[in-house]
Amino acid sequence: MKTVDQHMTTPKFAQIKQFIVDNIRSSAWLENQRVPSENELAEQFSVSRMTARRALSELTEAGILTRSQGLGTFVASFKSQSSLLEIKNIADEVKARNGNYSCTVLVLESISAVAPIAIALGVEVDSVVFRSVLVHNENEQPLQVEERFVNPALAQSYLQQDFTALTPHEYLSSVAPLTEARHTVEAIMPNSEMCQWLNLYHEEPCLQVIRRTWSSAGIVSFARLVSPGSKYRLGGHLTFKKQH
Amino acid sequence: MKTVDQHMTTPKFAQIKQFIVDNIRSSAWLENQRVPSENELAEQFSVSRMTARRALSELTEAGILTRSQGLGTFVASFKSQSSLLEIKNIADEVKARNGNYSCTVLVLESISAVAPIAIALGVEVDSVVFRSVLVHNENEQPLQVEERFVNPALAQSYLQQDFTALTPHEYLSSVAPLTEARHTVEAIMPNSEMCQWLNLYHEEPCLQVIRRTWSSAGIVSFARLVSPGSKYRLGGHLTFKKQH
DNA sequence: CAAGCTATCTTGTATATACAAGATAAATGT
DNA sequence: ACATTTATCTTGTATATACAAGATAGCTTG
Repeated sequence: MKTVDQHMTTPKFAQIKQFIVDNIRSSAWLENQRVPSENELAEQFSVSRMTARRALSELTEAGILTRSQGLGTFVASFKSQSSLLEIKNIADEVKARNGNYSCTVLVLESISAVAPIAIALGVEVDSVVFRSVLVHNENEQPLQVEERFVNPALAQSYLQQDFTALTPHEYLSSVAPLTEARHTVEAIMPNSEMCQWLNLYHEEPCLQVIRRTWSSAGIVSFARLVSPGSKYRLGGHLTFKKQH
Repeated sequence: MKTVDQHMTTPKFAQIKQFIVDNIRSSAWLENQRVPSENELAEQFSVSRMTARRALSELTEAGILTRSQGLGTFVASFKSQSSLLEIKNIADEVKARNGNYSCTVLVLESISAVAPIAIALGVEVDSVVFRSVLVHNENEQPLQVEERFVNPALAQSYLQQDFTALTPHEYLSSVAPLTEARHTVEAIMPNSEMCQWLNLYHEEPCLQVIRRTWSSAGIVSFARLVSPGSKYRLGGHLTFKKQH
């Protein structure tokens, strides 16, 4: 027979969090409904107000409750829960499913920036910028093309790197710590060059992620990640997770 | 002349958070580097350990620091910072850019579930499920088609709703509080029916978001959101935001 | 020399206390 | 009857204190 050793109890604040989450999950407490105050919880659970407060604060931080001074604490409306998608590192993603990851460097050059690229990088038109085109492969099949334009002022030795060993993102993170990133996701039709790179025989729609990254010194780089719609998707997962 | 009333000072814990974030942003403290301990911060800022602790704890929760008992607190590695995309409510999104939002109900019926739909909803094959097809319009132009399959056990009166007033997502949230949601994003080529719905004259790639939502009682619904690649994109924004 | 112990640092949990500040309802005064 | 004040409840900030528990360096002992 297995008995739980109650020496290692779950912390009190975690028990209170669990109690609250259970009540919300079971619909005993509905959206926008008021939950017990700090003092009420403290009395119910025989803990100090600060401990009850911790449970409420952490659930508020997690977006499950909302609080307002003088009024009380309420079950957050689901609408306010934003649905998030994660953009993972593609090398890690391939390795996570036991695929064989490899990377081919197609282009590594310095070019003269035409207007849209210069604007996206925040440099002057016709100034020199670095450009790389890599193909990320899973089991020797192209999975994603990464075309990247880099601000040379912030990564002088970009062209000397071996990107089969260290991804551009990892290299850039090390030389110019990132402070901000913006993404947009679109569905596009690849042009013929992209079809070649992705080894596509017939045209098919592709997912395109545009990623711009900032460091404290300015815009570092501007990447275009293109994957065939039949091979790649972005996944997201949102859950009222069990409070540990 | 306008003078800042220093009666309303920013809280001490927020100042400490700002101090830490500034050091990370300016690269004074690098990835995985150790940051001052609770006691050191408490002394530097002349606050109690609990106040310093609050700053460290909240930054840890935000993913900017990592802590381990007995060792110390460290600057989180950027790699662990996941890049997130937000899937917003399309009605809100249209209204946010001052567009005229409207919704057309194309289909509202009960059907017999074929295998893939039955599996996705967790019901038996050939059992009755509800299906709705709506078009979300911006300025009278189709922006997104929402095809949704609903588990009738968890939303009996789904077919009686007026979805031009309340979106299916809002209705379902109210009758079966959601506990979990999963999304995948793909690039697809629309079939002819979808082209009609989206009023597309020539074929173009589309973004397709598949969303499955759970409540505590089981899978509630299964939605397919399709938008033309030329009109719709998902946006994401990740930042080491200024600590309030 | 090596194993084990100890001192000391770290974070983690928990309490009691104090005062500030927002919100609301009841009591009060005109 | 209406406006103002007051009391009371709420959350927010901050401190001082206590002990638990993980990690590590250095000391002690066999």
